[in-house]
Amino acid sequence: MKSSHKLSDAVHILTYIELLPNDDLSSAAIARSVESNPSLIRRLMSQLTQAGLLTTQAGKATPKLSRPAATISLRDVLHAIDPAPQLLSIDDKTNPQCLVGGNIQQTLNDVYEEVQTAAEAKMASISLQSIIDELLVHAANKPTD
Amino acid sequence: MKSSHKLSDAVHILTYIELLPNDDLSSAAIARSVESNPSLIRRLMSQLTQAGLLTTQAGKATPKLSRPAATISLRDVLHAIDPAPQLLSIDDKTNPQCLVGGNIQQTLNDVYEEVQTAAEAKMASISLQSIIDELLVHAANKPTD
DNA sequence: ACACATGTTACTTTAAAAATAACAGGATTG
DNA sequence: CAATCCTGTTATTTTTAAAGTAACATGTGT
Repeated sequence: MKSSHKLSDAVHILTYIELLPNDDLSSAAIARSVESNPSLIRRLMSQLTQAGLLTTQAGKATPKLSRPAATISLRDVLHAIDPAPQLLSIDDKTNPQCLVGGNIQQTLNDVYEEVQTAAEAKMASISLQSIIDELLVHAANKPTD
Repeated sequence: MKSSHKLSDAVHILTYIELLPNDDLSSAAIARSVESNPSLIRRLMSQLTQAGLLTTQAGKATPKLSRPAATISLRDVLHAIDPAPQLLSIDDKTNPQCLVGGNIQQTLNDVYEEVQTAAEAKMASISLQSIIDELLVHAANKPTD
């Protein structure tokens, strides 16, 4: 499969809006930064808006974070773009007649849930603000700016 | 993308070999349990063998775990089939001219590594034996067996 | 009215995984 | 030693979910 980077793009969008509030915040401008297309950006922004992370206005390029960046976690962003994220995926086509094939799915489901919970706990501890702070450190440390 | 379930299949294979040692352990038989094809099974088994988790013999259908199932972790299996697993994926095509686009990749790389480490720590704590034990509980609790 | 924006739906392209095929060799049996 | 079944590996085709693109109804401000 082609691995999804929707989460990365969503974080990118939120960071852009928070860090460059005086720039052009149209979907076209953000798309130029993401090197993607405006339609994709609008779809992601729509999901972020529906999740209550972003405030937008139809017709006006004036998106704003709905809450302080310090109170938005990476997990919040993930759940905004995917209500039931699965980092690990189960093979749902196994032989039900077999002891292993017939029980491995439920078993792995339990196991993967543990891993998912651990990963999401870490994600819940990482705020958009900390990501922005780190990005600025990276930018400051660049040789040629 | 199509999300990979190689990890699930690899666990399935190891579980099958450990739990049904007196059954036919040919790639064709295992493929019937996974509902996949023998070639795929052989490729996965080859990776597991190279990682030192499985002992196989060309020409003979007699695979065996190289170590006790209690000493094989889910993380070991993951690394056997993918030396550099990435649960979250970065968008590697962003505008380098932009403050955000030019620094988001390194930033997310750091952030995702934290999440990856948390997930892998949990995976390291889950043994193949515990997965097998849980599978047997599931099998025992099935209404119609 | 016009220019430009969002929000949403539908369609096309793409790339990674899975499926399949093929075959060189090892093992076992009669 | 021929026949048969197996493994291990490579190459090719098919599938499918994400990304890319297009289109358009509708909101906004001059």
